[in-house]
Amino acid sequence: MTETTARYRLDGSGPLYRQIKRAIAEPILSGRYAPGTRLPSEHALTEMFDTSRMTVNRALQMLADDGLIVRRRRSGTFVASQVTEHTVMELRDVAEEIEESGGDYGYRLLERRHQKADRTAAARLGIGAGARTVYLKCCHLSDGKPFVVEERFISLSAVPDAAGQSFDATPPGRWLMRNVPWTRAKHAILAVNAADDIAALLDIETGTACLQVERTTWLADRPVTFVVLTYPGNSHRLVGGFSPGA
Amino acid sequence: MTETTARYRLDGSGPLYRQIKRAIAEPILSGRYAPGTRLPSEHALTEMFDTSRMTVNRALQMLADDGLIVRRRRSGTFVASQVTEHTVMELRDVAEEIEESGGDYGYRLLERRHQKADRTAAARLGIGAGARTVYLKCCHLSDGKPFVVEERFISLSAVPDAAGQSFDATPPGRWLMRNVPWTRAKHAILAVNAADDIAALLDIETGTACLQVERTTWLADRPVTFVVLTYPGNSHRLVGGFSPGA
DNA sequence: CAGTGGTCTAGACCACATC
DNA sequence: ATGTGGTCTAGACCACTGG
Repeated sequence: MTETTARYRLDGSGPLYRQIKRAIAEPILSGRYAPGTRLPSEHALTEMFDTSRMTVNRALQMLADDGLIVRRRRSGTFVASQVTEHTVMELRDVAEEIEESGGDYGYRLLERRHQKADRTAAARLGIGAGARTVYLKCCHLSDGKPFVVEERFISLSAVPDAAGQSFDATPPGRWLMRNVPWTRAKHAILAVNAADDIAALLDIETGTACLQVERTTWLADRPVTFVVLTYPGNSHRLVGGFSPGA
Repeated sequence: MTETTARYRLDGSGPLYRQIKRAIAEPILSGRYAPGTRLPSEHALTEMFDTSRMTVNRALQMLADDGLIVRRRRSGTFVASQVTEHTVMELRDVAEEIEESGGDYGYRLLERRHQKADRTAAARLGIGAGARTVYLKCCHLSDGKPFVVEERFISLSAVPDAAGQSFDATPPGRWLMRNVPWTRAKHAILAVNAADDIAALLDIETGTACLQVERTTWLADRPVTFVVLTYPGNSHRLVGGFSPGA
């Protein structure tokens, strides 16, 4: 693998660690360094920028978080092979999302029953297909009109208290947030044509493109809940951003 | 606003700054601290955890990045009001995405012309509706079958070299990556029903739900490019994760 | 003015992976 | 064995802003 023969330049604006981050990111983002190219060591960068190692380290840590570089002990720091572009999407709580957009929040519980996890839920939760869960189906309303349909499984082995909750006034997402800690979440976003039942609930035509957000939540390594939110596609848009150069 | 009367507990596993991060995150994630609750100052936490300020600071910076807390000088550190759940999605380069999934990558340029930005592109790029751009429409193939349709505007004021590129063999995304640096990107994800032309190109039925990923890229504050990728919805899924408790 | 977070320093010891 | 990044320390000065 090649090595950089870098001559980094600072732009003198903002904190030093950000200047260093930008200086190192620029040739990577413009494609001048092939993936796998080795960057100078922290020690070398410390001398090049005439600063302390902690400051260099902070810049490199941020670049590693952003996926632009990979760091390996003893071996060094390298330009990441996949320039996977990350983006950070904000997934707000549904109620807050509605209220922030000026709507009046409403909630309707449609179904609630104890049920063994179906195949999809079991796969997402990483539990056996027969594991005991509470299944919930509900609709969130904005100004009285359907906004999003929620279908959820809550693992009873992780959250036994869910068995005693009716959820007829409190949305399950909110109840979980206030009662159950979690440490890790995974999301998937996909597009589906609205099936008859979803279309009826959302008051749209069957077949309308809908955005589905799936989320699975864990506490340590115990799966807590799996939820699918279905939004009418024409009315919803997830946004995010990414600024490795900042 | 209330103050915490916290008694944080470390779990003794992993780096200290991660232990501190988890210790502070846990009561926030489980909803025990109302939004706006003030956390102890860095100095106080330094004493509580019997460590140095840099270590506490690192944990707090990470929590702020994750959106769990808000930090204000002179005022203090507070539990964030919206527990907006972030998620980090990886948006790979299309060619790498296809090759990684084992497919054989192909590319077909469908249209290329100089064109003033239309209303959507102008709005996304933040430039006047008449600004000069190159408009491109192309299709990326996996094993010879259509995988995703790309429509793109490249700002000629930011990337004059694009005028001289034919793009008939090199996908514009790859060319841009290798030739034009960027510092900031914004993304939007939505669901649409396939229009006739898109359906024909993707070899799906008109009306099939498709996932659209919009991306706008800037270099400093100059808009570089705006692209819309349209994936057949049933075959594509964006995934991401979030682990504030790690 | 004084307390807060923002940044930075010049060291240190350690774990780890390659040599 | 040695060089790399991973972490940590015990200070420091500064910028900002609420009281």
